[in-house]
Amino acid sequence: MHTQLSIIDTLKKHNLSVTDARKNILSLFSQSGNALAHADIEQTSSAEFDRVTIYRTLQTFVEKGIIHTIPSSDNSVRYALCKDECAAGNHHHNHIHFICDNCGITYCIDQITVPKIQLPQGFKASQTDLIVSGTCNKCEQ
Amino acid sequence: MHTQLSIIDTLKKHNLSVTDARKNILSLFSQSGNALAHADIEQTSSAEFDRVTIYRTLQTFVEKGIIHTIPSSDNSVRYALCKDECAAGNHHHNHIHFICDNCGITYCIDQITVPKIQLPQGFKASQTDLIVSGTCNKCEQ
DNA sequence: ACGCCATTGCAACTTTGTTGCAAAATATTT
DNA sequence: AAATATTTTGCAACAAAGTTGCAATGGCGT
Ligand SMILES: [Zn+2]
Ligand SMILES: [Zn+2]
Ligand SMILES: [Zn+2]
Ligand SMILES: [Zn+2]
Repeated sequence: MHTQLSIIDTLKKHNLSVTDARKNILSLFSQSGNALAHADIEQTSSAEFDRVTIYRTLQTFVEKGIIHTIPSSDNSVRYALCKDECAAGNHHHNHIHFICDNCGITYCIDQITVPKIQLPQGFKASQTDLIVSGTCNKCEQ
Repeated sequence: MHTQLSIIDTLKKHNLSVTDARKNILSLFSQSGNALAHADIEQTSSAEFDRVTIYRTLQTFVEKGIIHTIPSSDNSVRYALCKDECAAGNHHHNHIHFICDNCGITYCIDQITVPKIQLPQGFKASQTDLIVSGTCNKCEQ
């Protein structure tokens, strides 16, 4: 149990220089709480950065273990903050993800862990993603 | 236990007119055995169709329940033949998928089923995808 | 405050995906 | 088998998404 690191501390902890773009984009993730796609960030007026900067920032954050990717079937990869201690180039999450078909919100469901999969002979797992889609608790009526 | 439907029979069974593009692309899936991305089909010299035709054919096949999508984190959705009886607009698979980080081959692992997930209150699942990545049995040394 | 190095924005480009429409191919009817 | 109706295809034109090189800017250590 440790206190939430500030935006700036998080960047410094991962050996990144503190720039407007990084502070802004990282705080977007903090504030939103949910996963964001590139397009979400680009369309957020509060963060007006060049598209290229957003691409590079997201890539850097993934490499440094600040955010993780969430696979999708719609050619729109989403990103969410890593909550545990993910090292650079070495993510280890075991929570599942939920994508709402209705509102599009993508959730990290930390309470539910991905089960261990016994693969056929010769297959070695390095990462397992479990993505559930359906209707979220805000959209059910 | 029933015999494998021919390419043409499969198309007719799903109320699709039998065209060169559909026969060709469907047989690509049969022959390959594994999942294919749009780019794989476009680059296969045996199937020389307009990009637009490939997009539309894949979309039609998904809608008719002939192929299913496999989410990915690299903005490259893959498609694979449905083996069970998937109805139009109503896929029900429960096998997992494996994506090899080395050779890129994407496998449907039919022997392993996706576990039932107990979601938090208010969340309703319509589909669950489990994707394992790592090294496949052809790439291990 | 200075200088070095990393980061950003811009421009130009490639790749990927979409839409409308006429021509061609397929299916259906006679 | 031919004529007609319907569907599918390819093309063109476009929109959106992602990449690369480079000069200008801004952050960081001294
Ligand atoms: Zn929702
Ligand atoms: Zn997550
Ligand atoms: Zn492999
Ligand atoms: Zn599959």
